[in-house]
Amino acid sequence: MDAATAVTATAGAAAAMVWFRKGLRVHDNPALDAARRGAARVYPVFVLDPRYLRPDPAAHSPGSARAGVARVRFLLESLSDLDAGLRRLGSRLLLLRARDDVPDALCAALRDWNIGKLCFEADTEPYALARDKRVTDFAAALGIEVFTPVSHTLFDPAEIIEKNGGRPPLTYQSFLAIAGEPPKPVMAEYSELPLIGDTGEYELLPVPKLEELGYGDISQENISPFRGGETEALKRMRESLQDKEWVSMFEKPKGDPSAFLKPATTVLSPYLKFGCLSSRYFYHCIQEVYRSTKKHTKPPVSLTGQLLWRDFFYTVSFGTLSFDHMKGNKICKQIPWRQNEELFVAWRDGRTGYPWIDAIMIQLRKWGWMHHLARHSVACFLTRGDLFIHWEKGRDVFERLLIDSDWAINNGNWLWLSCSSFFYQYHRIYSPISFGKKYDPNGDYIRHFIPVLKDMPKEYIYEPWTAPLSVQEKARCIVGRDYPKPVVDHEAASKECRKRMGEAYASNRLGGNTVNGKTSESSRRKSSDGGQDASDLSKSKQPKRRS
DNA sequence: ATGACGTTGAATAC
DNA sequence: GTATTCAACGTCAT
Repeated sequence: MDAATAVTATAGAAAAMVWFRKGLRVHDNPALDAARRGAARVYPVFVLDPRYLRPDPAAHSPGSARAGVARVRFLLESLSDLDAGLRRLGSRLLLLRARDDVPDALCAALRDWNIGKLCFEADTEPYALARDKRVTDFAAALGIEVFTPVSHTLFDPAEIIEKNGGRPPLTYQSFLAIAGEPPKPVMAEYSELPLIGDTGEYELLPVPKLEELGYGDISQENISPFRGGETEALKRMRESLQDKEWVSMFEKPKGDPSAFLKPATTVLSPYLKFGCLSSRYFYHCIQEVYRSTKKHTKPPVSLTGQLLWRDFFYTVSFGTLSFDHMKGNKICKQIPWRQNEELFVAWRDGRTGYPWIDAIMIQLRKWGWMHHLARHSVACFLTRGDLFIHWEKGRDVFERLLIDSDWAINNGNWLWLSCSSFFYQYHRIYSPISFGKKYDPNGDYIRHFIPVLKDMPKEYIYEPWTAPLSVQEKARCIVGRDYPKPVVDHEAASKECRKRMGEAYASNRLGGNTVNGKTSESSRRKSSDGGQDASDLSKSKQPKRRS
């Protein structure tokens, strides 16, 4: 404490801190911009969270409890690049290591460095809201000025919800109708930042290398081809936007999920997730391309449409209690998912016996990224399509392994794909055989991610169990020995799933649990006039018809 | 009540 | 490549 007070004397009153969490960039960074204005000293801080970085030996793949190695690597690369960007402006990134709690570490620095103004980008995730409240409460008690601009998303989710009468819009179209045009990015040009202040006795850590974190032997794991950081983000964006024809004619559903050497999308999602790229700047740059071409596609399928989907899920997730759970979630269908650890593990580890499904899950584990439609295939397979396993189980696997894993978007898409919310046409099931085949009849994608199948003739590569034994022998891949037999029969399993979904939907209707929150109370009240609660009870007491 | 609509299904026919 | 059929969901405007 005494040392700390000594530090405050030299730091001066006009010290500001910019706290980085997401938003790992210099461009379009309102928090950084506000911190530098009128401050003699600026402390750019990132707090390393041991729960995010500490190796978890019990995890099903290398990494920590929260993140697979691919995303940890991406984060570290992003931090290195942020540090380099700040150094170009005469500053640097101050890395603090939390003992076990991020707010404690940050608050100690706020106090010890005598910070007068704290700036950080607003974050709407429940975890972040709880974390940030502890920091802002502490700052308020010390009389520290706090500035928390919205700059992660195009729009302010709270504002959209307010405009919609206090409830989040639950369809994309109604979201669009409210949203309008997003604010312009703040692209202030400046050549230097205020110097960092005295950091007293704080140990200033360099950005650790992935190898130093003790994840064991990760050399065997394929390395994700996507490098983190703002520099890489801007380079990747400019490369994508160079092909104006491609940008203006982009239609997401027409992309090829099996393309991996040159992905069918921009692969900017991980950079948006960490804020290495500003969504507003990206949006603005796409608009510029549109202005230079005769015509362009439109939301929901267009490139800007994808950014709007991101904001849609941020908004709904912000305005929905228990968005990341089935129970207690008003917009989520209540479905009696099956519990089957063996089938779940087969799915998670890419051992379902369906090469298309397994290749996608292996790409996920190794790269931390796969095409959107590939995600659809495996999510459908796990939940309503084949295995009838809870979407929360799949959500957890994606959340840990994806380099672009984003709380709002990941949960939103799992709700969507499992037909629990937003999308309800549960008869539309992705075939684990024919869906991939129509894009990649030769199975190059499968051969790349599942080397044991690389010599399987293309006639059998999507269904190796149908190959005659002589063919399997020639391909040096015996099904049941070198590659698993299918864990379920898709024809039978998907038929059963349809039936279960139909029953679950019927039961939800009778229970009055409609998605938009207005239960069938109103219609019931109208029809029963005298408030005959008994009929209501009897209705809800016999929801499960057995046929 | 009714009909149009919904980012991305599969199988089949032309 | 595009259209049709399959069987049929919830939401929203009328």
